[in-house]
Amino acid sequence: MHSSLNVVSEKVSQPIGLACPVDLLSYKTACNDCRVRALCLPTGLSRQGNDRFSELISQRIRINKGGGLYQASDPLEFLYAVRFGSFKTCFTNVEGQGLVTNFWMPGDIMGCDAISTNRHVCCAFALEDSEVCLIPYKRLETLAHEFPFLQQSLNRLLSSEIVRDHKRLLMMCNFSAEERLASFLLGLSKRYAERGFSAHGFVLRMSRDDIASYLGLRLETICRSIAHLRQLEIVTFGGRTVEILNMPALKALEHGYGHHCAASM
Amino acid sequence: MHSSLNVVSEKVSQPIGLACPVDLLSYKTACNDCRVRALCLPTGLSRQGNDRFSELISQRIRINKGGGLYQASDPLEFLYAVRFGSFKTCFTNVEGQGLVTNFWMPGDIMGCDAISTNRHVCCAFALEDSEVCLIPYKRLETLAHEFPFLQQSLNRLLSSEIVRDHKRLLMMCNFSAEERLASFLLGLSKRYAERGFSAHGFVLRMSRDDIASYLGLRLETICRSIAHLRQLEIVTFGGRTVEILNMPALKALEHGYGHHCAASM
DNA sequence: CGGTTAGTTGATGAATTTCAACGAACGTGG
DNA sequence: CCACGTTCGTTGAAATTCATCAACTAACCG
Repeated sequence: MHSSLNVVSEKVSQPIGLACPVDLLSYKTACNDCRVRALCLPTGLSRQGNDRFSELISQRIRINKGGGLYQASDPLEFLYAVRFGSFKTCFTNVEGQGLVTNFWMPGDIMGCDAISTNRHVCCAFALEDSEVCLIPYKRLETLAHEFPFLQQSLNRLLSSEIVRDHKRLLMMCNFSAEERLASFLLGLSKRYAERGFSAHGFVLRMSRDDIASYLGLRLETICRSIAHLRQLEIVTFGGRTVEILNMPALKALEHGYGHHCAASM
Repeated sequence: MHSSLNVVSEKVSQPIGLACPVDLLSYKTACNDCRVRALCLPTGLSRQGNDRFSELISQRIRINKGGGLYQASDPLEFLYAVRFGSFKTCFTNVEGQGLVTNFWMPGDIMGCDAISTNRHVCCAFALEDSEVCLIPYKRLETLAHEFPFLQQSLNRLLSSEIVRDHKRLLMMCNFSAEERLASFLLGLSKRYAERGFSAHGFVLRMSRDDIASYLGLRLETICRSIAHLRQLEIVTFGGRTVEILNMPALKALEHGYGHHCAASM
């Protein structure tokens, strides 16, 4: 099966699990120092809450490019906050059919889908050399009890994943290949901008195949859509280096022209 | 626009919002008496917790078939527990493109996607004469603080919605029309069985168009897939009355034959 | 009973997948 | 540092699935 071949072909540079603990010191100020703290879970917490949250993060680990962070069916022990680098998560059913559920950037919290069953349902791979903070889930629950604001943040985080998935389902149902690609690029652009990077030029960390899986298309279709965007001079692609030349045109593309199936409601 | 036409054509028998309060008495025993309590949010709570949860439910409301319960952009005031009947929720973007995000049965909790922004992002319609319990969200948060088990249940509920959406995304990406329909029917069958009804025979509460939207297909495609299942003598359809004649064959259909695109992972 | 809505079926066409060949980029070891 | 093998990306042609358009029937409701 193609997918499982690919799974094993991943260069898992660290054993899945507690790979490569980077630092075991107390991170009293860990979150205060973090470049993406404004995007992460402790955002908005009181100073005291923030310190207590930092204490939770007793471990950070590095994962090399291609390395696995956790696998489906692993027990839920931690949530993972991306500190730098990026990840993809893949959801696979018993038949081995799978898809990339998401790409994760610094400040994102991975693993929330495991709360439902206390086991991870996705597996996570680093798309580049990356570092994550380990958030022990049980202790997070306790701290959230102590700091209701943290509990609310967690609830909002979970809920926003639901909304995000709904948007993606809508995209899968109503958008053409080109519109999906436009939407994907704009989404990345926005997220890079939120993290202080250029909204117009960035480097894709994922393969065409990953993008295809994420968008519910085949890799050839991605290539052709890219070729078309290039031809329209809306975006230039140099391998994985992207430059958005005409942002308004890209946004217009994303929304299509209303010629799509609208659901009955 | 087709979709918005359909929206207004819904026979909204009650004004959106606090329509038709059914009973304002204290529901100390409301949940204990409820036929679907084993499936609902207070499941597993202590006796005291359960009573306190019941007190939260100071209102139930009835919604007639076609009636709206809440709309996108309504502020999050309540979560809604279906007591009897059924609902669909629809997610629509600014362009008016939309899709049915879910169908809801007794014991299901609707509205969790609103926690993210404090506003509903979907609208909910009754598919038949139905009744819901109103769960005031702010007070639920408070009670969840008092009963950590309730908090955990809420977290699990949110997380399981994420997982459900992932499964649906996988279906949209990798399943053919017929496999999606098979999967849909089996899902309904399972949920009816969980509620004490027959897994083999049931009545669809939603239109072909709703099914199509939910499965990311057009209604004609649903009809053709139904015709094919009928021809194979796997399922009989009398209008909305379904009888599953050959459950193993339906399950085999759901899983396809491994000839589908598997994502790179 | 008539008008509307829901569901069915056929013919056609468009978008995407599939299959295939090839070129570019990468990294590993000599 | 180059050569080789592998992976990744690109493009073309054919096949397939599903959407679209259209006509028609059945069910429903006042």
